[in-house]
Amino acid sequence: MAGVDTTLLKDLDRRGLINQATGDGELTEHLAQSRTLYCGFDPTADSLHIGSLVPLLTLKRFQAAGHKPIALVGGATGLIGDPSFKAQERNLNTPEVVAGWVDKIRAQVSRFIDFDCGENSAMVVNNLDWTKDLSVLDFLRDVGKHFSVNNMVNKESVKQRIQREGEGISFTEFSYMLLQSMDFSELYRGYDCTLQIGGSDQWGNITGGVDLTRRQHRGKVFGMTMPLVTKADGTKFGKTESGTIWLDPARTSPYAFYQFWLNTADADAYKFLRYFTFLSVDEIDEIERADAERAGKPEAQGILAREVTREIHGEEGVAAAERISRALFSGDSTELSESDLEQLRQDGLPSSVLPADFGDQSLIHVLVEAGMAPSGKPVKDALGRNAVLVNGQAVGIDRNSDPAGVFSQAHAKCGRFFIVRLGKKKYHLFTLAG
RNA sequence: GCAGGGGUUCCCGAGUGGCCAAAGGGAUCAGACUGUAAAUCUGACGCGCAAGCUUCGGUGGUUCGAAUCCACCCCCCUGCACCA
Repeated sequence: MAGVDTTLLKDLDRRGLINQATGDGELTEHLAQSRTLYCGFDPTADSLHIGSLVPLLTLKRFQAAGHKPIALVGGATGLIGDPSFKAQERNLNTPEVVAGWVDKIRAQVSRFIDFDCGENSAMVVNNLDWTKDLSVLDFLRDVGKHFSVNNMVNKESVKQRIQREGEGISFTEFSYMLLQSMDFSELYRGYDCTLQIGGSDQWGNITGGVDLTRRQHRGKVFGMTMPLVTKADGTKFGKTESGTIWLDPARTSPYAFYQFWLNTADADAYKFLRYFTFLSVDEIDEIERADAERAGKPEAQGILAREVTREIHGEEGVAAAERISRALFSGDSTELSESDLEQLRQDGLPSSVLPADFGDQSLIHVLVEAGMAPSGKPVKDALGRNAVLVNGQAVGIDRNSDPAGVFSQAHAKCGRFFIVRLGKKKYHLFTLAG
């Protein structure tokens, strides 16, 4: 890796990825040579979700530009819980649980950055390593002494917890900032790490670390935040009716992941291309221009879905997702061959095996059991509106008490498959037992 | 500790004895329209195919009948006091 790409910050800026940075513009100069930077990821579940994608990809952008990235997994901070902009105190997870999550997150994070590229190879660290044996008294004397409570109370990130009615903040969560600040200081000391990046909600924690590093080591370090991802319609990014979009394929299949991005609103598509893909800003501008000229269905979402899915699930994931999408949405799902159907199942289309005997189960019950809806109400509504299709045939509410008839072998595709569509986009593949 | 204000269905927020499964808004789901968009319109939105069943911080009580009244308890907020 020869040299450093000095246009990095400019590119990040063009992508809209810079929210705030410390140092009055000195950061550009600082990054003129290869530096070490870090970003933290707290284990709050056994997988990251797409909320962590911007920081993760930004870390990767820095590495591509010649800097050395450290991914910090918060084995310690995950035990405490970050209060930043959280409306309420959270429950603590047990050390065993968090330790298990740390392993998962470490593996996940590791796939994004390159550990074998010479000088600027990546590293993964765990902040539990330098906190687990630290004594309370040492902590209070060496770290706590550098923080002003007056200052901390005024942080925007905890203000609502301190001022707002109905919710308070425990000392535990209030101390979170000290732990994270200590991370930065430690990484500066141990690895000459001079930049921390994170989401905009991390600004307070990051500046805390910048200050602590200066006070403990007289070190000059920098912080930079990326914007919170927002959607043009104001709803929360990263959620769908079926919940959070996870990076773990076991939680969110590549197909569902791909569909999530494909359903991006026009108003967000180009912004997301800049945030989440490695296409150059010029290329993205060109896509936007072409879409505007053409009128009709834009190409942006398709490109976005393909690029991001490839980033997370690889070429195979994209291929699987596109196979399913094509089969279900463009064309004739009635023409699928037996091996096509088998492929859909392997590609991750939600599927289940029908019971040999339905007993007195209703059709609604069967679909709910399969996870197509959280309760019977929406299914009933859909049945009443001809919005349930079994192998392309609309099924009405009158068939509700006759699942055996609906799913009879005579009507099955290739003798055993049923593609059930509920609404416009929810598909499920049923197979007959045996 | 004292005084005052609160805890309602995913969220916000009405509701102060029956007309309440509980207004309104948001989110969400389905239909029409479309581009597997957006906007708009329509319907649904505690659970149940249904009959019906279970809810309004908790527990008891008053009443033919309670989210609404009473008692006690739990939790949150505000002020004062105590402590310092």
